[in-house]
Amino acid sequence: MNEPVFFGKLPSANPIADDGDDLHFCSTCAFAPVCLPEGVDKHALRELHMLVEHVGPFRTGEAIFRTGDRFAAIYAVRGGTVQTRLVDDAGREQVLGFHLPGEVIGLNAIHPEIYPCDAIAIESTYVCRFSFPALAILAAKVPRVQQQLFRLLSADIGKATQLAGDHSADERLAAFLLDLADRYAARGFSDRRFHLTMTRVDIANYLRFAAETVSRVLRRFQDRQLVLITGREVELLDLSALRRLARNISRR
Amino acid sequence: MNEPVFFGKLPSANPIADDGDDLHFCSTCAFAPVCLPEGVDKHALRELHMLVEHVGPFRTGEAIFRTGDRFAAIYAVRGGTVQTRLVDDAGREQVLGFHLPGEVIGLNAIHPEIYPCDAIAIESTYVCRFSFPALAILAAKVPRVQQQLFRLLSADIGKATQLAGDHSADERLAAFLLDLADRYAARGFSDRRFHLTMTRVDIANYLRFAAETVSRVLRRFQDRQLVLITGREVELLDLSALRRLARNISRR
DNA sequence: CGGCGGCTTGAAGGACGTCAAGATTAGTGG
DNA sequence: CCACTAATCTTGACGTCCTTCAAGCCGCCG
Repeated sequence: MNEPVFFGKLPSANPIADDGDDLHFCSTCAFAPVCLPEGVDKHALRELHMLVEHVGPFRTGEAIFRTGDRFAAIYAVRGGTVQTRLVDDAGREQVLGFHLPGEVIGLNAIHPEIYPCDAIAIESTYVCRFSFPALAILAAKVPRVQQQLFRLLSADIGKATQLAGDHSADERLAAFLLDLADRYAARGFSDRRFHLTMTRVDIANYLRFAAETVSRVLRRFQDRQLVLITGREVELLDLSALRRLARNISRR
Repeated sequence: MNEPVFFGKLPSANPIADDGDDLHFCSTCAFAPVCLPEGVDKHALRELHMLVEHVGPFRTGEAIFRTGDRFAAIYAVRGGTVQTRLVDDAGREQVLGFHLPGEVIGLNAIHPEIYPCDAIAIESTYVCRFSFPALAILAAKVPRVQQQLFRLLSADIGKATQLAGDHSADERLAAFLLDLADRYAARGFSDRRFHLTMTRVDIANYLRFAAETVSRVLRRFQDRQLVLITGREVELLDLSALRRLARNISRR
C-alpha cells in the first residue's frame, strides 16, 4: 500500500494513479468499469483512450474550469484534489464538493451548457479531459460507455441530495469523515488514517456551517475518543460510533 | 389560458396535458424538445411513443414507486403533483421535491439500480412510464434522445445543488415561491397566482425547516405586501422584492 | 354537531453563528 | 537554521435565528 507516499509532504507525494495502458485505464478511474469486464469491444476501448487528454499539473488555486466557461468536456481527477464551488450574487462562496482521484467533475454543466461552478485545484493536481461531444458519440456506439455516463450522472444527483438534508453539525461532520474514509479506502488507502487536503474553512463551507463549528465538533469527537486529530491528519478510532452518529444521512 | 380549470376543486380539475399525437408529445413534456425540432427521424420518434405507457390515475397518497423497488423505468408527470421523499434510518421524512406536469422523476435511481426514494402522488395524478432499458437503446440510436437524457440528468444535479445551499428561511421560501411561479408559467399558467398543491408541513420539510416557520415567514411576506395568501392560494404581489430576497440562491 | 387534519400564533430554549483574542503552523527570506 | 510574517486553527463569550412545545383556530367531512 502506498500510504506512506500519500502522507508525505512533497508535491510528488500525492502520486498520479497508475497510467494504465491501451486496454486498461488508471485502475481507480471512474471509467474503469467500462474497461474491466470481459468482452468489451477493444477497438471502441481504444477510441475511448484516444479522446482522453492528460492535463496538468495544476497548482493550488488554479482552475480546471470556471463558472460561465462554455461546456466542452468533463474531467476525471487523476491525482490531487479538486474543489468545486460556486459564488452567489452576494459574493459568498459555497463549496459543492471535494473530488479525489478517479472522480469525475463537470457533469452538472451538460444542461446549462456552461460550467455552473468553479473547479479549483487545492493541491498539485492532474486530470484527464474527456471531450464531451466525442464522448457522446462514443456512448452511442458503445452501450457500456453510455451506461457508465448515465450512472455517473445519476450518482451525482444522489451526492447532491445527501448534502441537502438538514442534519446537526455532529451528523454532518461524522458523515463527512466516514465518506472520505470510504473514498480513500476505495482507492487502496487506509480507511482509518488519512490526510485532510482541505482547510477547516473549506470543510465548514462545504458542510454549511462556520469554521469555528468544525473546530468545536472535532474537539468534541476527540474528547469522546471517536477520532484523533493532529493538524490535518485524521485517525478514526471508533468507526461504529461515528456510523451511529451519521446514520441518519442517507448514504450510497 | 386554462387557469380557471387548474384552480378548480374537482379531481377532473387538474387536467391531463394535451395528449399529443403520433408525432408530438404532450407539449409540456420533458421529452418535447426531442420531438419539436425539424428533421427528427419520424420512425425513431414513433419508437419513443411506442415505449411510453400511460399510467394512472394515482390517488393522493399512492406511490408511483417506493424506496428499494428495483429500478426499471423513469416517469414523466402528465397531470397532478408528485412528491419525492426519503425516510432516514431514524424514521424522519425528507421531502426531495415536488414534480409538476412535464417533469421527470426516477433519474436518481439509475446508479443505485433501486429507487432511492418514494414518489407519492399528492393529488390525483397521471404519469407516463418510460422503460429505461428500452429508452437507453433508443438513446443509442437517436442522438437527440441521448442528449435529452443527459440534459435531464445534468439539470437534476443542479436542482439538488440549489437545495443544498445554506440560506435563511426568507431566502428559501422566496426562492421556492418564485420557482413554482416560473414552472407554472412555463406550463402556460399564471406566474403570479397559483395554488399550492402541498401542505405547509411538506413545504417546510422540503425547505428544511419547521412547519411553524413557513407560517411565520408567509405572514411576514404578507405584512410586507410581497404576497397575498388565502389558504393555499398564492398571489405574488412584488416579484422584484421577492427576487431580491431570493437572489442569493443560484437559480437556472 | 363533533372530530380531525391543517394552519397559525406565542413563549421559551437550543444549536449554531458572529465577534474577538490567542495559539499554532506554514511559508519566506536572511 | 533561525527570525519573521501570514495564514490557519482553536477557544471563549455572546447574540440570533429557528426549533420545540403548547394552545387555539379554521375548514371540512362524517
